[in-house]
Amino acid sequence: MLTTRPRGTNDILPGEIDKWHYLEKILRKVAEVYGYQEIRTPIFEHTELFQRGVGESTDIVEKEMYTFLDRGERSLTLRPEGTASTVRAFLEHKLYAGSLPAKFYYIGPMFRYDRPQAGRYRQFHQFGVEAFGSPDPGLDAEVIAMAMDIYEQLGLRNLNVELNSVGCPNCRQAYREALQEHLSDKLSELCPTCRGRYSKNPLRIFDCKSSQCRQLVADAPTIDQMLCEECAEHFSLVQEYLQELQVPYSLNPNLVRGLDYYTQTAFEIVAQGIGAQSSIGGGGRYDHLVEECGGPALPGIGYAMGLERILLTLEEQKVSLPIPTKARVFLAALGKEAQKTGGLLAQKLRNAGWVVERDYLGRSLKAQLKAADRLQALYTIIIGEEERQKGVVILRKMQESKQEICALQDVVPSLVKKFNEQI
RNA sequence: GUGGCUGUGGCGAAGUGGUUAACGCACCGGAUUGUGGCUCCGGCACUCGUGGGUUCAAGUCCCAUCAGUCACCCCA
Repeated sequence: MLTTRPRGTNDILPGEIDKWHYLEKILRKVAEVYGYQEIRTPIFEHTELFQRGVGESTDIVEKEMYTFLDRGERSLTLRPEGTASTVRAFLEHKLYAGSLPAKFYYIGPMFRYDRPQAGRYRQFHQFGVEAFGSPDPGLDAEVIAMAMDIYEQLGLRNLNVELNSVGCPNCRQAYREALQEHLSDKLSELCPTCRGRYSKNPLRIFDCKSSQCRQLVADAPTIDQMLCEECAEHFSLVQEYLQELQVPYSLNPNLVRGLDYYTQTAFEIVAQGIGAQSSIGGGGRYDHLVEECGGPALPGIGYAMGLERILLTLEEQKVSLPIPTKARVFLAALGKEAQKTGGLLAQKLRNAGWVVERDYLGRSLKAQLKAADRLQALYTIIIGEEERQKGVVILRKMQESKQEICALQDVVPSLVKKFNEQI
């Protein structure tokens, strides 16, 4: 073999594509009924969009981007997430001139240069939604409810919504300072990474796995105690609405989303049993991103879910997706002349909706029936030289191992009727 | 970027330095002269990831490298 697929990428083979189609169908359906419209943006963008949009100090920008120069020396980057591109398109086409809030959804591949592991790939797929133009906490709650609605419709259970508010720039700054003050005399006890985080982004210390660091922040003030009046009010309303919508959630004041643009509501949906990468979706509010990208001061909120992780969770929970088996007919013809007759029959049946397979290798009848069996054909039409001369075919019902002789002109109408009945 | 484990036919998997590298599944063919799913028989490997080394002798030992996998970091 010349080479293999690039590290961290996957081929989705015919055997699993039905699951993807089903998943995508549900996603689109739910998105539409919640009033979101699909948007398709390029797979790559100018690098600065992500640098500025996602944030210079994030892991994504610091070490995970697929960035390259094109032949015109432009720096381009394979999109690592969908929000920045959606905001860019929203502004570029001045869609804010239309009715607000403007609501979009997207499905497609994203790219991050990470070390692959269970549930994490360098090319992965996300479904996401973005709503621009409303600061209403009711929208926050609805967006979370919508995500849960999707998981529920897919048949997933035992998911946990983790909820937090990361505040606005004002209260976050106050919180940072409070946190730094809390840790100021224990700086030397922190692990080396957290010593770095202390000045750059002290909130990240909550994510540290070291028991030492955990202890040090255990009695630290949490963000929910430090929210400004406005943010606290917003956060409590979000929770009220969630309760109204009967969406269970748990507060996690340590939930710090890794993207810089989040404000106020941040949430993550976590599944168990799919490995260390257990977050199957997450999102939040980003009230300053649109403005920071050079647009009007419009608030925004959105989330993204990882399709590979959803599929993993479906597998883990042994959910069987309602994927209908295809109605197949196998056309077994023997000899050149019979093949011609069979070819015409096949076309007619296909036009009627049957999935028709036939033999292209000149195989024996036995081998053709074996093929029909393997394809799980409902019927096999057998045409040999004898049948052809008499103007008949053999119509064999595979599951029952029963067959009948059928006039050539009757076989299509008869199978069309059977096809319509089984649907 | 760091660490653990793994790398033998399409897939799974024996092989613990010494003649032609087990086996199972899958696949193809035959027993059945024109009829599938069961059974029986047969067929199916140029490099044992790659490159180097040790040895009379290496799939088996050593080194390197690549890949897979899981975990850290972070996230979907």
